[in-house]
Amino acid sequence: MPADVSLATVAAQAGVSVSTVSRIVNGETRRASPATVQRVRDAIEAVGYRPNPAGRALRRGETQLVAVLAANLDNPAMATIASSTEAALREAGYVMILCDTHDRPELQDEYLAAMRVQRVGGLVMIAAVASPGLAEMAGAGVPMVFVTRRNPVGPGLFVGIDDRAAGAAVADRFVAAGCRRPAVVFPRRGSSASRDRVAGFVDRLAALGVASEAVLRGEGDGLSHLQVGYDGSAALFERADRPDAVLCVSDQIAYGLARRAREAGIGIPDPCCVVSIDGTPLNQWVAPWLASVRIPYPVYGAEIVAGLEAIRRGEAPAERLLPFAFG
Amino acid sequence: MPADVSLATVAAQAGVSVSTVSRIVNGETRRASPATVQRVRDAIEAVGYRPNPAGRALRRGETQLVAVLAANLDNPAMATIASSTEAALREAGYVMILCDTHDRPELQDEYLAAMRVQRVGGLVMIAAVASPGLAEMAGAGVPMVFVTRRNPVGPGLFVGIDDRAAGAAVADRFVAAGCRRPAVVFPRRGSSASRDRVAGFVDRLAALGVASEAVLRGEGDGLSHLQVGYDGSAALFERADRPDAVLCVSDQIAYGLARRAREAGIGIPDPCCVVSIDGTPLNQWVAPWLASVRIPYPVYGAEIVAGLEAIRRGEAPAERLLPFAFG
DNA sequence: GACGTTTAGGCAAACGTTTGCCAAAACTGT
DNA sequence: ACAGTTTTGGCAAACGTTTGCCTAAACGTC
Repeated sequence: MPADVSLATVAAQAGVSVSTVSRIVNGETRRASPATVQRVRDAIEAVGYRPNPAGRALRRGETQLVAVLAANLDNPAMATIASSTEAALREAGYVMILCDTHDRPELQDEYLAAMRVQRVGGLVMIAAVASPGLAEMAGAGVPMVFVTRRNPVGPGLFVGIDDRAAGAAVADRFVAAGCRRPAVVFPRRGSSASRDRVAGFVDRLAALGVASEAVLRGEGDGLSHLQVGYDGSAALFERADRPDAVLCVSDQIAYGLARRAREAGIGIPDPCCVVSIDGTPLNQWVAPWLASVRIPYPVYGAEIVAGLEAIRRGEAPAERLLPFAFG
Repeated sequence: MPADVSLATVAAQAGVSVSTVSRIVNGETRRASPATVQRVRDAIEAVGYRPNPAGRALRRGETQLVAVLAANLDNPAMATIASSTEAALREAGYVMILCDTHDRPELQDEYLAAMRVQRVGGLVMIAAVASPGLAEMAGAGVPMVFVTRRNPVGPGLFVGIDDRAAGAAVADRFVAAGCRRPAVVFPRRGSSASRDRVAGFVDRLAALGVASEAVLRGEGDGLSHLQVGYDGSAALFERADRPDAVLCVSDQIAYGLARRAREAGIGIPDPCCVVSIDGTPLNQWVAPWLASVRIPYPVYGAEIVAGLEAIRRGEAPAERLLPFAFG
């Protein structure tokens, strides 16, 4: 119904100038008498005024748009993060632009350039990959937060878990359960997150008396963690001394491993128990045999938006590590 | 680097007026001599000009933004559609805004209003729910396409599959396989898509000699199809005359049913085979026992964008039904 | 050479918002 | 009553783009 209602419409209705309306809309109420403020508020209500983002963006040089660049939206964990981020952004009055970079640096750069031109008010990088444009972007003054993977080309606010600690927690559990032959499956060209989980796992095992060489490692290639798990676990199950406990650094890797185990006729969790790091709710339905370190993805969104606003307020970008737990 | 390069920058560089640059940028080359066109193109290249979306939006009254409103992004099928839509939109020069309505009419309306104010160039409704704002929006002249669920409050371009035919295809298969006691599990408060799949299934069975009353029906409540499948199949498996073939109208419902079957100690596919409609790639990994009618979600994006542009060109909104197949 | 037509390109207004600056009017204290 | 201050609010410019209209110059025709 309110086809084209602008500040001018409200101003005419209330019998004041556009300046006054603008100021009141933006909360600058000290510049008008209480009576005028009320009159303008009523007029806004009456004509159904909503600020035009284009006019605002043009004048302010910044929009209420926040871009989320995710490496792979087919990965349910990232989709969940995107989803919770969307809710938190809306809550805070932003609008989410979502881009899928497919883990490709050129595409990420293309998006970064496009988002810069769009004058987005913030940038959320879910599993960013190193690229020339990324470094350049950091200098452009747009608030940026890195999720799951740290900024590969510099500093920056990070939202995620303590990946080393998560890996270590799994090591603790394996040792407590009396496992003799632990293994870990992870992507060969992995992110900082994957590497840290593996390192935390191996280091803790070493501290508990399991030599690093004794820990079997299965590496897989490709963007799909399902495939990584399938390929990476192949060699593991062909050995004579098969592992009796495997850490998969993501749920999807565990799914891939499960398929391999099925084909190899190996039972889970007996004789080989599997633990993954992610713990998305789907596990309970399709993989009841899978134990997990649960990452609280649903609260990532709020944390990300809080981080964005902290940067905007000029606070130093601190790390935001979230709690994880077995679940 | 190009902090604030506008038409004026290019104009100065090329020694022409902004009007001329603007026209050339927009392909109106007949209004300038070939020499000038080249000079301007060089200048654009030299200063790295990119049109400012805010200025453009203000003037044109429309942005290059397209909003995708999805009912539930936690549903992998919708996430996949969103993902493929994103790629197709980018290809066509649009930028995707993604909103999760959580299947709630008020939230959908809130988003619709916000997107109208944003002056989006198009609206993609994935599983739209009936709401007051939806009807209103159709009259606003914004190109709209409905995906998976038809517009519940009026006409509109639809992208999806022939749901009745998909249901019927499953009926054919069950009868061909000699199943005696078919069943179907679906959401109680379902969409047009769910209802059509069920209707196609039941009608075809009737045509093939299985009376409608003989078809067991399991209905479940809630937003999560996982829960729908779990709840909806409970009664089915408690009966003395258990079904020997079940159609689940979505993959997630099948996952839910599988959990129930597991708990009830009933094997799949023997003695009870299960077919779902969706056929997302994850099935092969986590549910190898599940046969599916595969819906080509990855091509939805291109079809959606094509539909949007057809509307923009003023073509009559025709239905866009995509092929499905057992996979 | 006079006249009409095409070509090439500039001027300026408009889109809606924000904000620095200015000007009345209303107060204050003496 | 008067000077000084605060309150209240308007004017106008600016952000970058598009487009209707205008004007020269170049071209063509007789």
